[in-house]
Amino acid sequence: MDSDASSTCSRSSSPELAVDSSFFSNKVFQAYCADRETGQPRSEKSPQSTGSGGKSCARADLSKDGLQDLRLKVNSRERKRMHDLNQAMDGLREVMPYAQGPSVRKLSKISTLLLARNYILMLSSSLEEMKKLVGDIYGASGQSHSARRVLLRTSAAPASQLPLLSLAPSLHSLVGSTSQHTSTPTVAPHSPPSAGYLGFPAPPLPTLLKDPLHLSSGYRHFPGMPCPCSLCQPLPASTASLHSLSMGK
DNA sequence: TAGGCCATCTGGTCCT
DNA sequence: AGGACCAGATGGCCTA
Repeated sequence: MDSDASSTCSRSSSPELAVDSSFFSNKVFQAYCADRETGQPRSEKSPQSTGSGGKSCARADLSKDGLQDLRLKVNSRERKRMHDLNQAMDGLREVMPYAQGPSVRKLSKISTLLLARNYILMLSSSLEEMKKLVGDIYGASGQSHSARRVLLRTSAAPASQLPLLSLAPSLHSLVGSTSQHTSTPTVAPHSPPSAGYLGFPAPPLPTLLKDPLHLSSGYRHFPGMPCPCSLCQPLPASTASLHSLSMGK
C-alpha cells in the first residue's frame, strides 16, 4: 500500500481497500440505506438534526449512487485529514528527546503531546536560568552590552558548539543537586513511556508558569525521562533555531 | 483475555 | 454549498 498511514505505522491498515471494497464500508452503507428506506434513524441522538434540514434535504434528493459517492468522498477527505495530523505528530516525535529507531516502539499520541509540553516547559526554564546566570556573571546594568554580546554569539553558534554544554556540569551543581540529576532512573530505550511514566499529571498551568521546574530547589528532571535539557544534550537542529530565537529576545 | 492504542466511518456543527 | 473540524462508535492489532 502506498498510504502514508501504512508507511508510518506498523499496523496493517488499508485505507484504499476500505474505500473501494471494504466489507465494513459496504455493510455500513447498506445499513444506512436500509434505515433511510424504513425511515428509522440509525442513532437516537440527533437533537439538532430536526431543525437544520439543509444538507439532509439535499442528501434526500440524491440517488443511492450519488449518496455513496458523496460518502466515499467525505471519508477520503477525513482519512487524508487524519493522515496529515499523524504526519504532524510524527514530526513532533522526531524532535522529542526520546530514543528513536526501528527497534523502538514509537510514542503514543497522548504521550507525545504530554512529553512535548514538558519539554517546552523545561526548555523555557533552562532559558530563564541561563539568562539569570548570564546576568549574574556580568553583573549590573553597566555590563549589559557584554552580556548581550555573549547572548548573540551563543545564538549564532551551531548547536553543537553552544557554550552551554561546557557549563552543564557546573550549572547542575550550582542550581541543584547533581545527585538528583544523576540518580534519575535512566530510561530503557526500548520501553515506551506511559503517562504515569512521564511524571504526570502535571501541576496546574499557572503554577508551572510561575516556577515550571522548581529550579530554586534544584534542577528538576521528570522521572523516567532522559535528560532533555539544553545543558545536557546538543540541541537538535530543528530546535536550535527556536533556542536562538528565544536568546535573541 | 482485558485493556490500550489506533484507523476508519459517520453525522453534526461551524466557517467561508 | 462545500469543506474542515470534531466527537462518538466500531473493530482490529498488540501486549501484559
